[in-house]
Amino acid sequence: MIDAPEPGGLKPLTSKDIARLVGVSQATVSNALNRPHLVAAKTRAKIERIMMASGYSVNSSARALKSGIGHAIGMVVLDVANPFWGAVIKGVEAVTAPGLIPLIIGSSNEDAATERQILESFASQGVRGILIAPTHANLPTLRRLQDRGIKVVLLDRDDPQGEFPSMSLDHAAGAAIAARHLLERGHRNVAIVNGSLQLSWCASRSSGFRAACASVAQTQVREINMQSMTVEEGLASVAQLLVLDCAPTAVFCANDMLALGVMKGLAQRGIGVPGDMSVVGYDNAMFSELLSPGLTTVGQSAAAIGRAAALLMTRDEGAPETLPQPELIVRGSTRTLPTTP
Amino acid sequence: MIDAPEPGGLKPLTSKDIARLVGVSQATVSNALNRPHLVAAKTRAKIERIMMASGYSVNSSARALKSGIGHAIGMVVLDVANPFWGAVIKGVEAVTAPGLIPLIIGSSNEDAATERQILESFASQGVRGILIAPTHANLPTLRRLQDRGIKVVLLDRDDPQGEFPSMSLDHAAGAAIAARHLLERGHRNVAIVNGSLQLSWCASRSSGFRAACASVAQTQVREINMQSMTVEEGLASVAQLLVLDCAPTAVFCANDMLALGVMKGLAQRGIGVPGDMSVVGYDNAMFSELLSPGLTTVGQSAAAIGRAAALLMTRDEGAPETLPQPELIVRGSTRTLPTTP
DNA sequence: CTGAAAGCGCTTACAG
DNA sequence: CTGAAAGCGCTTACAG
Repeated sequence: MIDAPEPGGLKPLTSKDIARLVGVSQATVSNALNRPHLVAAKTRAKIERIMMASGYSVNSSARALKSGIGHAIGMVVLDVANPFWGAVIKGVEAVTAPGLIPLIIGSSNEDAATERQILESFASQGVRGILIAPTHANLPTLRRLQDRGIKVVLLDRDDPQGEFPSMSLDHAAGAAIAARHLLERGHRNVAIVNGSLQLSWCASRSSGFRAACASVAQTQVREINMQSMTVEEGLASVAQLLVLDCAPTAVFCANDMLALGVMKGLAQRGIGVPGDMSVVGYDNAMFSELLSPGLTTVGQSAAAIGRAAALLMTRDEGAPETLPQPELIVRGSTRTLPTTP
Repeated sequence: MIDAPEPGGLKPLTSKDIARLVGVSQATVSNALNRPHLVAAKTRAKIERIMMASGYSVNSSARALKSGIGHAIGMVVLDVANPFWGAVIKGVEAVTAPGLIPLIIGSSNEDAATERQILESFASQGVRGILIAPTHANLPTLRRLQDRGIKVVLLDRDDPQGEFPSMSLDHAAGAAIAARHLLERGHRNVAIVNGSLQLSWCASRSSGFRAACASVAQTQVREINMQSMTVEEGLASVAQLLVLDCAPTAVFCANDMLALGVMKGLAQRGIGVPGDMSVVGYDNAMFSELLSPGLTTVGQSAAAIGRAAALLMTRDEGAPETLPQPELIVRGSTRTLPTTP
């Protein structure tokens, strides 16, 4: 016997060990794993049995090194604590079959530098593809990774030159619906609570909202940009909201997490929703229906976004997926302003 | 020249290329990266400059293969769409510094077979460690991986023989507090809506709740076990809840997602909370405060759990972390039953 | 259908 | 402080 047991941990079995155990060559073991049709059924059965019994698992570092490319895909989400992103991940997993194609998740917390670190880490781990909701700042990095043969798919159509496979998420249209809803209800002084305009999602939601407001005379829009789109930041934004020179009667939050934070902050100060302030969110997160009051929000299907992205990743040629359009879900958090004579 | 540019993608630079560009050996490049004190400052500076300029990134497959072990850690969560788990992940990231130690997330959806697939995938990717809230079914698999030198830390103390580093999460105590709250308010017929008892978290919450109820005469407890602890399953559980022979006046849900689903289901049927049914959750998720009515729930700090787990993973010798005890947060979803004469 | 051999990119003693 | 050489575990032509 050659192998003596290591102190504090057996050395994992290699394909060489399996080969020796079965009495075939290492190449045959590898073939049984990767091109089973090349191996006699009987030999294959024997190899599989021994593999099972010994608990062998292929060393995918070696596999990736040899074959040039790993099989994992990396996904950068803006915020793991936001259930919207959780639902997007589930949509991706629905097509990648969990455990078959490993999905590596990185949470950027909407920070461009963190995002870049995650991308570099993905690259050095040899991922086959990257799924990302892009920050403008890292487009060059993504270009470089794509040149290296990593498939990059954008969870948005924010790609001026059409360099990347991407999908149209019509944030501008969604935000415009929200704006029109508020305008119809008589609001003329409105605020936007948003994340960073570096993010394509935030920028589109802002511009869509503003464009819709611009068509109605006498409408004032102010925007507050927070570092990230979390409940905490939403809560913190209320202090700024209340000292805005336009004295807003309504606030459009770029996602439901911000909206939740805003509602908490308003409640803490005894400001009634929708009596004193109307609130609109975006995403239709799973909790929005049961908030008090129910949150009026723009719904888009997170799972559909995830599925579409995974499909773009998996399929070689893919027409951009058609996704359900965002739609307004009216609940109790918005009210019609009494007309002042 | 040996290298011709590949069709459709430059070949990534290797440390050999960097060495040639700088005019040193490959070993020196490697040393500059991994043991910089061994390299002259001037040489190192030159190497670093060229690396930057050329966008080199180390091939971590090769690194992992050579050095025997990867540096990523894998984490299995029960449900990515549950913001509680998102918060746990954030707690882990707070100590692993995102991008430095890659964190691979797998979502088991509380299915033991999926969990095993994820674990195998982690193993073959050569993770250095695994963070997991254990299913009884996969304890043997975890044992095998630990024998292979992978550090396994359990997000619970469900480890009869103390084989794994773990942390005490006192689910039984938390559930008992919820039970006592209900008992004090006069409830004697109560239901538990839970996940699978294969999960240590669910099993402890069930037994803690039952034990507390057992101390009060005439108390009937019924339990409904759903496939997973999601809003959808909570919603679905209501049908079963309403035909229970004990006609419960209160329901304890093993997490806030289930509770949210139960509240949705009750609302759909016009059953008032807490008028017709009291509801208690577990986790104090970020949305629970603003539900209508506010959800009475057992709070535990997700971020603290994540941090403690990451610390156990990172530190060589680690006494089990002391975590904040779960505590009851009373809100509007529970009421005192009028005493029937 | 099976095996011997080369090589993926890196790190690590070891010699200088 | 620097370099030549071996080898991690795997896959892949190629020969038989």
